[in-house]
Amino acid sequence: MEKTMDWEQNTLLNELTQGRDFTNMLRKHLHPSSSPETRQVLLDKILCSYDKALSLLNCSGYMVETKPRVSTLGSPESDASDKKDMFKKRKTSSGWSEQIRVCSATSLEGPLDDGYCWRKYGQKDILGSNFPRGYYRCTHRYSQGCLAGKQIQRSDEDPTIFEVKYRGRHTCNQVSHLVATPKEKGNHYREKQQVEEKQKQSEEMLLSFETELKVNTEDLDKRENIFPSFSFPIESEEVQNGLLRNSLMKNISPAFVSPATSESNYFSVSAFQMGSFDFSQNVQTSESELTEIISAPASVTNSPIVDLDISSLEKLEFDQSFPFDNPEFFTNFLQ
DNA sequence: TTCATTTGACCAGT
DNA sequence: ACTGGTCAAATGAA
Repeated sequence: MEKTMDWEQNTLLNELTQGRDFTNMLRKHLHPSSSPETRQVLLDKILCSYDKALSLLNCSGYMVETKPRVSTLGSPESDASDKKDMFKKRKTSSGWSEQIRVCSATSLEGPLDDGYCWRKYGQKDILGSNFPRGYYRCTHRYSQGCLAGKQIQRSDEDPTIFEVKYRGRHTCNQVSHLVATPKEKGNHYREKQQVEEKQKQSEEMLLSFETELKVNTEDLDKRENIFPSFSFPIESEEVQNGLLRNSLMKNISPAFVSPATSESNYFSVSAFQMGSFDFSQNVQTSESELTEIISAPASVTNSPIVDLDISSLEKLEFDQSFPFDNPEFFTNFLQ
């Protein structure tokens, strides 16, 4: 525990130091002869350092005001006490997100891959539950200071369903897991080709996903806790008019096209695989809290028609460089 | 040899 | 005292 605290403080210190260094560099580049791109990059890095530092503090249970605070005059004593309280022991069992229920198509295997690399650090029998709860943290916790974590527990009512809770945000570089997942170690060239191929398929699927998805923004806001960077920035007329959709339907199996029910609180998303993790989902909002249900009917995921493995989709989801805002992407795609 | 998982022990909160 | 969350040594897999 002490070790963890030291590590967190070191990481925090590193982030802040890095931020200061980048700020200094930015100051040097304020000269008009310096390129705006460089300034932008430095600015991004500074913001990234701030984000990570704040995330470290928040995820560690230290309440951090994100709004700038006007310093009060006088009372240095109170400042000192604030500092003292700042690193008090975190509360346990706080900060876990709402539960997600994941149905594994292979039933006996767990919901293995949600796109991130997780490392199991514990398992616990839970009172009143038939199945133990597994505790996972991001693989990049120590290498990149990513404090995201999750719990997985098999449901009592339906053992094929896994209840997953997430905590914290991923601040790690998500590209790294794209290249170096355990499955993909080894033949790099071939794997790279496969990844590229899958990525191409994923782009198609993602568009299908977008066209099928009818969700109000409130739901999206809530889901941000779990998949923080998950968004669909496209709002093109082509999509709305169904042109893009029709185009997509030529290439994509009808099995992916499930009707979205607009009148209920459910929305349905076409079934597809995310690696070994079946990620078709039905999402339902309850009165008190948002409960997310992610389920994958085996009949669909095991369909011989639907044999697309788009394990790299999650990579796209979090890839900010994905050319949503590039009209050429869609033009090329439609041809 | 390295890295991930397992599992009993430990700790903090209630 | 009980429980959930985490640690870390032991173990296993690649």
